[in-house]
Amino acid sequence: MARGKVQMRRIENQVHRQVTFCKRRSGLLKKARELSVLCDAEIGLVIFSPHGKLYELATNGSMEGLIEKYMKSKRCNVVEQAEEKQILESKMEVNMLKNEIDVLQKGLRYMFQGGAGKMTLDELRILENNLEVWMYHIRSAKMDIMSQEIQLLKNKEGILTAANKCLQEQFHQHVQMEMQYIAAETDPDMTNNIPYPLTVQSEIYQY
Amino acid sequence: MARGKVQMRRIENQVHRQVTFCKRRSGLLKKARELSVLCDAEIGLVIFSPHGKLYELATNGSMEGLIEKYMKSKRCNVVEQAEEKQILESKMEVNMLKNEIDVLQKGLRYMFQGGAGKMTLDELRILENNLEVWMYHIRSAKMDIMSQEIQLLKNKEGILTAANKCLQEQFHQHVQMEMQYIAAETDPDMTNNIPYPLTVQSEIYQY
DNA sequence: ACCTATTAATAAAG
DNA sequence: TCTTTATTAATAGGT
Repeated sequence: MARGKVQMRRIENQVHRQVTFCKRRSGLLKKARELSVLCDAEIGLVIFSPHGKLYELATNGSMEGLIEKYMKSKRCNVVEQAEEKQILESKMEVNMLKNEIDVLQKGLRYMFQGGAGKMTLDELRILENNLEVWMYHIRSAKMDIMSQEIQLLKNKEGILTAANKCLQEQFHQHVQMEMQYIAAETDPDMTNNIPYPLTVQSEIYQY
Repeated sequence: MARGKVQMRRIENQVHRQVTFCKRRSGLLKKARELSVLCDAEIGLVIFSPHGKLYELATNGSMEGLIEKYMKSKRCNVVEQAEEKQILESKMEVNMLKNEIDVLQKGLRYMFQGGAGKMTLDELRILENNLEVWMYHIRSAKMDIMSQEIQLLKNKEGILTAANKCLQEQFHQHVQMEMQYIAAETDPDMTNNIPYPLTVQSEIYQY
């Protein structure tokens, strides 16, 4: 605009280019401000020099806000929304997993320390799903061991009962022998004086 | 720049303002392009009309890229970085929790289905920490129940043993009585003919 | 950074 | 909205 037209192409002379950049840059910023003031427009302007230095103008508030407005105006905020969605989903997943673990711990306390029912129905449902399989395996393992002991004791019971029966029979035999060989000198009701019951019912363990 | 200076304030006349906006807007965009071309600068320009309509210019590629470059140039990407960090942390937390649950499940299979040792040392360590508490409670509960049954059976054993002893004593008494009252007609070794042992050792369950 | 000749932008009107 | 035109604003090249 002065002393000869300029060709609209990159200025090769390094010094000229730098000077022109400086002048036109300030001119551009000025015109941007003027447009903003005169016409009540909101303007954002960023200029990177060839060397990467940043010059900027945001007529209303901050560049951040302007960029956000720009994003909203176009649909580039899709990216941002996706990110936020991702964060939200991650947080929800974390919370769900934490909750599940919490429920498991709480449930174990509840079931095995006799804690009063402080669990919600949902918590109990989650707990049930998780514990079902686990408990099965734990039960199996414990049962295997305990059953062996119980079987052993029952065997003992059988043996002792049989021994008792044998002794009783022998006792009766001898009582009868006594009664045959001796007159009425001995007590005929002695057979009823056995001081303990000869059979005991199991009340807890049912097969 | 023509027919009288303009006051640098908002143009009140609605029509004038609109016209000026149109003219100066195109002028601004032109000057921005010129600066970009002449001086090899990268320029981003967004203009919102008073009614919110968007006009934009990004001399290099897209506005997205320019905004990103702007973010990087300043440190506004702190926000973005924080968000990414958050996402990353959330994902890591999720993975850790999932892993923990995985280990628990795997460990239970390993312990109760006799699976060969496919677990790593770390997995076993985590499992150990988790199962220690849980197993304690499970064991307590099971032991309570089983111990009751075993105690009951042992009581039975005691009762039967006592009954046996009683019967044996009575048997011996009668044998002696027989021997006193009768000569040698009866078998003197009959006491040794009990067909079962009278005591049984427990081999599995130890208190 | 300043000067200034010269060009570019544009306000007002059509 | 486009053109014209008078006038101002911007600025290239030199200092």
